Amino acid sequence: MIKRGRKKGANGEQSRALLLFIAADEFARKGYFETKVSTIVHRANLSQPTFYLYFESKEAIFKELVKKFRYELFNLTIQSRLETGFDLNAIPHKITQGLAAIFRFFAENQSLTRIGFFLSQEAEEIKKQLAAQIKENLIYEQQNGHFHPDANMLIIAESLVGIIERLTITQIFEENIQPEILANEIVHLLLDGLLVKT
Amino acid sequence: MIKRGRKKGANGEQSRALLLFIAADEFARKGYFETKVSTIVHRANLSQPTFYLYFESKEAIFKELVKKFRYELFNLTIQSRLETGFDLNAIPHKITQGLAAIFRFFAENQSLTRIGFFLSQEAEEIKKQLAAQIKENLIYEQQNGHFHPDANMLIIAESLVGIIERLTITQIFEENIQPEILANEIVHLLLDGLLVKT
Amino acid sequence: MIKRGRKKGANGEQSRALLLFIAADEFARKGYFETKVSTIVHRANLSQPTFYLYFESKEAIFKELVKKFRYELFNLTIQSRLETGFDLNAIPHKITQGLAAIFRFFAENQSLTRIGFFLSQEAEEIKKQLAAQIKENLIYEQQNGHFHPDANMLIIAESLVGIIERLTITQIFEENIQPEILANEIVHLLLDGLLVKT
Amino acid sequence: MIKRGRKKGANGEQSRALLLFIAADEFARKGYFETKVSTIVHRANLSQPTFYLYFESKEAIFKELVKKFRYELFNLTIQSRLETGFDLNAIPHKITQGLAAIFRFFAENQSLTRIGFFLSQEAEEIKKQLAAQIKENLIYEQQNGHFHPDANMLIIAESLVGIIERLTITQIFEENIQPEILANEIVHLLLDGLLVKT
DNA sequence: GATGAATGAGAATTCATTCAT
DNA sequence: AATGAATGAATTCTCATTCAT
Repeated sequence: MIKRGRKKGANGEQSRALLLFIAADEFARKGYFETKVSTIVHRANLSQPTFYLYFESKEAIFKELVKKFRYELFNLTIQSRLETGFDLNAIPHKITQGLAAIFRFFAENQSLTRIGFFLSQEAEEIKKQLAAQIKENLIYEQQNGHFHPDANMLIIAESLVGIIERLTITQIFEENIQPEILANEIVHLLLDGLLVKT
Repeated sequence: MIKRGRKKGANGEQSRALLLFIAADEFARKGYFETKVSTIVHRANLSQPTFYLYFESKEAIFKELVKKFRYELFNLTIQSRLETGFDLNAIPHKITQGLAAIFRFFAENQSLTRIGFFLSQEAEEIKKQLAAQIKENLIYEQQNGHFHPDANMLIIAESLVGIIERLTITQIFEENIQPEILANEIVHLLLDGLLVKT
Repeated sequence: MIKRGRKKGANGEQSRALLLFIAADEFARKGYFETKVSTIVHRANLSQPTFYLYFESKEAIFKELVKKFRYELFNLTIQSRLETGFDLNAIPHKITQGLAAIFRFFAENQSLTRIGFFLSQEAEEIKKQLAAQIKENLIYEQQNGHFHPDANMLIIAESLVGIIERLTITQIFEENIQPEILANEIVHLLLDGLLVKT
Repeated sequence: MIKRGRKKGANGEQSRALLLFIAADEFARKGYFETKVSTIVHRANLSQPTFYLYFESKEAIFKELVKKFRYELFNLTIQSRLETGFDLNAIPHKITQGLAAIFRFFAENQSLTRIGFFLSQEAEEIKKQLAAQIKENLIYEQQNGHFHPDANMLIIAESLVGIIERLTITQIFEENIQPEILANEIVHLLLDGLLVKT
């Protein structure tokens, strides 16, 4: 029988992680304001003070989740860059790979993605950063003569972010399609366009 | 002497419209939960009970704004369809016009757009509807042989919605670029793609 | 029968004053921390939100009371100064009057005095101010040759404040003795001393 | 390897004394309610349960400190009485010595004095006791014809306590003046008065 | 048409205190 | 002798909403 003051086998790190996990789920599902600390701790079978043992405040735990998302997304894109190959014909493939990686990451981290990429105030900033990075890459290829010289790369980069955003929600989260296939489709669209060439 | 209980020259419709206008601004700026009824009425120089004279609840006024957005957006797209010409060469132009119209509408109704297209719970549904409609149009053209026969029109329609979404925020709301030019850029990208054709 | 939303004959100023009055009583009796907003509103037959309708916070209402005390005490001492007569023989009498006025004020404003003069953080500052003022007066008389030239007026002024403080609690608040008589006794002691002159 | 559950070189009495010391400092500095058990143990590099190993509760440790103050102050005054000489001319000197002893004690035990003489609920009682004792002494001298026969010794005793109280805070704690000199000044004032004798 | 005055219901947060080890 | 982990019980404060006039 479990008595007060101590959960049998209780372990701090574990409780913290559990709270973090449940909080992510709650935030993702209901948004910041409709997520109640009371619900989180209830689901974790803990009491409210315990929550404050591990997190400064409701805002703090939310921010921690956003930070985590940012950090992991950042790692992902860094890594993507390092994998750069040298085969020029591989450009589309490379882009596809990068996109697919993002989709995979989003798919595997739905709650976190919802929080960091859609709910948080920093979402806008994060997207802006992502767009800036994509733009750099696009301009690089453009200067190498692979892309139309008069395409507005800012617009295109932002468009790609919009595409990612929307398809993440409608396809990835819904598991309607596999990340790689989706990435491929998009790259094809953006590179070749819709028109039938004559 | 001013009679109690009646603002000089006060007029019901006017008060209602004022509240609606301020509410739209507040919601757009701060989101649903951080918008306070007290702030709205304060800005309108009215009292809280007056608010409830015209609206059932905070949620009701929000929903009314969403509804308004939906209605006007619907009208716009209906009209867009009606303007359909028959000149086949005009397809790109027609699409551009439709897009530009949406951007113009969003630009002219920022608060409403933020509420209906980004903040509301129905936003998802609205976007889905928009995507569905776009998809119809695309498939029509595809069947007429103007677009690649194996392009996944669902994905492309959703992508276009994502593009609209993102560019509305980064370009239209910021007034960085004119609706028509932006629409043109996008259509060009989607139809022709990025690659330099040899 | 009284229903929700409106107290019969309710009047804002009245409610505010009532809360202020009860709060003063509670603070005086139990100190800042053991005074609960819930108790105050309960005694006032009002609800907690009503409290926040009139006061920013528990701290705010406390500060308001301290301010009130300070303000009224300040007025009192100002007035005391203006009543200065010119009859030199009247010095002891004048001092006695001033003291008596303070005692009377404290007697008539027990709660406020307890709050401002004893409980508040500003109490120390208020006493310091009072001492400084007394010191000025004493030095003036000293320079006119009425008091011992080598008496340390800072010490004496502080002593007088200490005397006031203590006798307020043990005599004035307990209503053991009349302000005027008490003042007289003190002045006599301080001017003539205890020793029997031979 | 350090055994769990035991600080190297830890010693019960030592930990207890440390907690007591830090608690005294905290209470003196911040008052009862703003002193947190968590802060005390943190400063002592101990855990909360350890606190409860040595003290029943927060209130208990506070009371213990008050008791300690009372006890030591009591010892002091007892001793003062025992040192009574027989030289009648020495009365002022004797009083001065007693006062100086109190001031010295307060100076050397600031935290304890703040707690017992100013913060605690018993402070009032302690002062009352001190006043009663002083009153006895004064009456004794009065009956021996050394003091004015119609001086109200209750008032004078309370006044002296007030003087002690105030000067302890403004002079002794601030180390503005030496206990002996301060005591001398006060005795001089009370015995001889301020007026220039003609 | 309008409001002064008021509140029910809840939310986050704090802190002294306690077990099991 | 000591503590990691946890909590009961408050407490302040907020906000949408409602009467009576």
